[in-house]
Amino acid sequence: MSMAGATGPHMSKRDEDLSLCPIVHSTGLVGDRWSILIVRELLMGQGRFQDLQAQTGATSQLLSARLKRLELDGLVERHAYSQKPIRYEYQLSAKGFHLLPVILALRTWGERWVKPHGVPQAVRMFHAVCGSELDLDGNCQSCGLLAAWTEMTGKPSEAWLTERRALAVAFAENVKPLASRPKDPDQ
Amino acid sequence: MSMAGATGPHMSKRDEDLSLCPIVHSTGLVGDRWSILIVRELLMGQGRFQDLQAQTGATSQLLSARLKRLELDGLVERHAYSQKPIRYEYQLSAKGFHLLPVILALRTWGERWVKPHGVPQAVRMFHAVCGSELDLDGNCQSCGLLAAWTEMTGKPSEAWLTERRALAVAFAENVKPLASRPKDPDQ
DNA sequence: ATAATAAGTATGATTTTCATAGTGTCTTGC
DNA sequence: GCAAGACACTATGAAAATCATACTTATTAT
Repeated sequence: MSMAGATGPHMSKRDEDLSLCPIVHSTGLVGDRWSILIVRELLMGQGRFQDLQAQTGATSQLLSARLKRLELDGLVERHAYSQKPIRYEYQLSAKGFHLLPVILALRTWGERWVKPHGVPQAVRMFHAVCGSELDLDGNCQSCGLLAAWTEMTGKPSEAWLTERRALAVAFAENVKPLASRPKDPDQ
Repeated sequence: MSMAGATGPHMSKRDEDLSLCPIVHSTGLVGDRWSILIVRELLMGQGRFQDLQAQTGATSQLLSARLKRLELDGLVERHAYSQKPIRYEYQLSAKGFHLLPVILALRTWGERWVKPHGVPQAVRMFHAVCGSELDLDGNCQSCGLLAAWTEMTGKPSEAWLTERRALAVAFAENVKPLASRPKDPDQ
């Protein structure tokens, strides 16, 4: 009567710190969808709570919890942009900003292997030093070289900007108080 | 009496497919810790269920579920390596293999920004075309160029191999039937 | 005054993940 | 040939994370 299948004890936070594997460490901090989407959004320059909520689709407590954790882990910094009603804005620290290569790699893979054919690219990347466009792998057409992530600039496509605007609008609509929404007899 | 804070309806699987953002698509497939660790392990050449369990620390049903999903999503292929007791081995498809840049980016970030100082690197990377070692950013010392991921080879450090061997041993111990374990008076 | 904006918190239901245990099939040692 | 073990899972109930929905607090705009 064997009992195979017993799982080894799961890796605790302490064990994780001792691991030599950098992937274990990385995914310990950004090993979930929401953190990655938040980082993407912060890289896009959107730092307000509402913008993050609208563009990532996270619920408010999830976003709140993730931002707290990201701040604790040193990926994100919070600073007040208004005093009177105290309002905070989030931005990436150097540590957080250095996740850009991860985001770029996910972008390349997503564009090439996941997105349905015919869906236009969300952003076009350019070689900062020469201005010409980079292919999905980061190769510069004119330089003939692989560009480093530090030498890239991205330009969101019109299509993506439109989608993002639509998300912002949809979010604002849903947040509107009931009183000001058009009456729906079915509800 | 405002009701601000209502969350927009969450993005459904169908909405996700329509998104223009490649990060949304990527993280839809590999937006969790376990999938990433499994991909790392498959890239290391470990394709057996037990090895994956030992090296990732996932429980058996979690691993089973993830492998099913990864196979469904086309990242992983399963093939029998034994017929008599039918036993399967998992390996990356081209789609899955192309996640290597993501793993490499997570490695670089983890080594640089997350792992405590003094912990040795898990793998050293070399430029396949010239043989010299690459720095964490992928720059080749002798070529003076940024290496493409297709031109890299990795060599696990002795320290990491030791850690991995220890994980395999620890897993095997735990899986042993109770009867054959040395008796522990405390249990 | 009333309503709206911004950034959250509170709560109960649902879903996921976990720990632990158990299966089915074949091989190996005695 | 028969018990014990290896391997790749499946089953189940408990614990944790996430969800939808509602509410709060503080300030400004009308």
